[in-house]
Amino acid sequence: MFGFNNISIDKKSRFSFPAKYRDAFINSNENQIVITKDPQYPALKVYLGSEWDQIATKLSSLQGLDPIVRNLQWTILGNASVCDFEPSGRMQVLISADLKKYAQIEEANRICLIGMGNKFEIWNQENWEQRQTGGSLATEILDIVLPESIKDMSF
Amino acid sequence: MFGFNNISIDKKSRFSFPAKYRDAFINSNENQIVITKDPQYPALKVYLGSEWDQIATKLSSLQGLDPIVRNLQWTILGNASVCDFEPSGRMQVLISADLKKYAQIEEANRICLIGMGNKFEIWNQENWEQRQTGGSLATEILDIVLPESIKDMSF
DNA sequence: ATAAAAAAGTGTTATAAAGTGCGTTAAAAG
DNA sequence: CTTTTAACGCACTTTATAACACTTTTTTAT
Repeated sequence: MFGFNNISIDKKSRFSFPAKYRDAFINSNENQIVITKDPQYPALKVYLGSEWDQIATKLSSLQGLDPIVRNLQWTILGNASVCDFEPSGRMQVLISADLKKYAQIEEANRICLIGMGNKFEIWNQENWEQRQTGGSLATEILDIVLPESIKDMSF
Repeated sequence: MFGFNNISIDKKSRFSFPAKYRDAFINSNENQIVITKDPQYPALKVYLGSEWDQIATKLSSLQGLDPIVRNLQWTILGNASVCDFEPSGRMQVLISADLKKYAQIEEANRICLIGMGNKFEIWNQENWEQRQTGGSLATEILDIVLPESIKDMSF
């Protein structure tokens, strides 16, 4: 599931996945979607249920006394919103007020939904454009020094 | 599959592969084509489905907390458009508005399709000519310093 | 504590825009 | 001249989204 999509959010903060992804969702037999915070950028990550289970299991088993690990656990696990999801239906998902705020899409009625293979990212349009054209975002955290336990994980 | 082709895009932004490539497509048994951004030039890359699967698998498994890797993932994976493709039919493919914009072929009704063996490139005609005659393009990004994890990949 | 009101969440429908398929015409090749 | 290929135009289908209606939950007031 790849590619860029500029889509709308309705007044109740719902968006629908573009129809082109329907077959992939049906084939992967998913009925849950998890949205959470991106640990580096003001953006959201969207995982399929099975993918999420793996990440959550791995991440929650790590040594929480390491402050970087603890932070990642807080950010990723502590903000996850699990949504029931019908691949054969409307493929609609609600974004919570907190997550909207984090991704700075509070008043916007459009978002960028970026398909990255087995996951998606959700961006406020201006932030996405800035990022793509090389501008830097104030809230970035780029100088993380990763502990060994995380180096082989991909979020 | 090699060579230069100047071909048309119709009002709905579709182009057809020249008939000379039909046998090669049939032999390679492909039924999907993927178009995405070229990470260095204002041009598009066109991959066969199987070739794409390899690139995408490799690239999405890399550590996304590294900002250079993340950028490549965004550019290549996040802009990929997967198209169903019938080698025995019209071999028509749609180019999305975003990709057209990136390759600066928004209003153009002609493009250059360059066969590079197992992939193609799509260029705006003026950009292609400039490049061939040695001129440099404003949007080029040539000073990327690649992390080790990517050095052995070819896009 | 209860009822009313407001807000939040869920679902349906209608319509315009985007995408697809296919026949016809025009151009190029053999 | 015949055959193949490329380009164009039209009709049909699918998709996205805004508007509306209904249900559930939360808040507020009595």
